Amino acid sequence: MQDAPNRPYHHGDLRRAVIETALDMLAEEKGWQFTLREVARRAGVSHAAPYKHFPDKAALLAELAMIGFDRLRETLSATKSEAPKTLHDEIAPISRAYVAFGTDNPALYRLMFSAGEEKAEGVHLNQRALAVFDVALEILRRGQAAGSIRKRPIEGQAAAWWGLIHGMTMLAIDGLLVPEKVGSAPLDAALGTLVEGLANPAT
Amino acid sequence: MQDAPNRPYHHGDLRRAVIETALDMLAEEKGWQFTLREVARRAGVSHAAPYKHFPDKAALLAELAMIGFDRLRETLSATKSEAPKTLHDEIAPISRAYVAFGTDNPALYRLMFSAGEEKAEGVHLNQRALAVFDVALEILRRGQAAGSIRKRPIEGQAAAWWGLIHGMTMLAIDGLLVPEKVGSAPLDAALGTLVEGLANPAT
DNA sequence: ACTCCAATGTAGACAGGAGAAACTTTCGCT
DNA sequence: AGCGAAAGTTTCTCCTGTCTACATTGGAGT
Repeated sequence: MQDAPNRPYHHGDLRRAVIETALDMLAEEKGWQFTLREVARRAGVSHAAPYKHFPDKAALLAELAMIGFDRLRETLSATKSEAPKTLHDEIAPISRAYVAFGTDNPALYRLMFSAGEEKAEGVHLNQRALAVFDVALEILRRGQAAGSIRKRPIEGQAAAWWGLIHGMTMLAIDGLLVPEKVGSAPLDAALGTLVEGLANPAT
Repeated sequence: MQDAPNRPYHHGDLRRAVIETALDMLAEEKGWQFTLREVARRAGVSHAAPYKHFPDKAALLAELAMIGFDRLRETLSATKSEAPKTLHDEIAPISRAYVAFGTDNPALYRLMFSAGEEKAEGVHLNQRALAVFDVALEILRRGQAAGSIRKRPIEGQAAAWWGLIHGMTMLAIDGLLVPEKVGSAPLDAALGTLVEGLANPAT
């Protein structure tokens, strides 16, 4: 730890720094297989220092995943559909924002849905994930109240939205949406089909 | 390696045995984080023996993922919808079979969509994945030819199917389809919405 | 202002995994 | 029989996660 000879013994805000560094590394790589020691190295502290702030690596991963869910939720909440004349106008922007978040942060998005396997932390993690779902659920609920969405249970229809968007995001990250197989604009096509399925035929 | 004192020096079919053992371990655990050495131990060989058959761990993982895709494709191909009177009858069985495959083999299914990040093996892997997609694509194509599916590009509509089913499978594996949030039968609901979106309104 | 403690860092050790190298045993062929 | 290569084994190196013992220092209480 002799990089900056005049760096103080105590970092001051190592917890934050570790998280920042880890997020940076997630942004650089495709997989989330970074090592805790590398994070410590980049943060300029000893390899054991992070253990003063996280009980183990899984805890850091869980923390990162939670941050990811929070950011995604904020992103979706901040996405407002302007001039929502049709149901498609209502749903498409938030859906595109969701998929874009995933393709822009592939390693983080993957981690968000992989860190839950570990322990009881998965419960908290799932709460954050479901908070993301709530954003879409609320929009759809309003759409149904306005009469543009079918009168089926809105939870089930929202589940269809989440499944479709989550699935498309994952497939996109995995490079499986190749134009030869799936057409040139698979997300547009899928959104079109989804909207037809949600739309109230009575109107 | 003194378990069975009269075991021959050469295993005879270690490649197969390693794959079998790894698949067994995949079936036991939720994550796919098994160690190569543990596989070797279970197979009763030294920890270096598997390297005679796989260049590295990633190669074994890729092989397992390919097997997974092949099994899934076979499962779907073997799922025939009996008495397909409606479009729903046509699509629901294969969709349910897909999701069931995922929830029955969560670790394997996860691995299938995680092993591709590594190298150029991802290309072969994606081919196998797309072969799964082809099964559904063909069914939908026939449905469109029969007039029960909208006259939009079938690739895009098939993409919607894959996205939705893959997404629901992943969410189910992650335990995110909690009834309080998403209703008691989210897959049924999502399939209902999907079928409405695919169905040709002219008929 | 001074002291002392708990929080925060560091160094070092340990177990265990991936993978490479060098050696050994056997299989299959001639 | 004999030999080359395939398939296993042992051993070694490097690295990681995590634990323990020790060092430093900011800050609360006097």
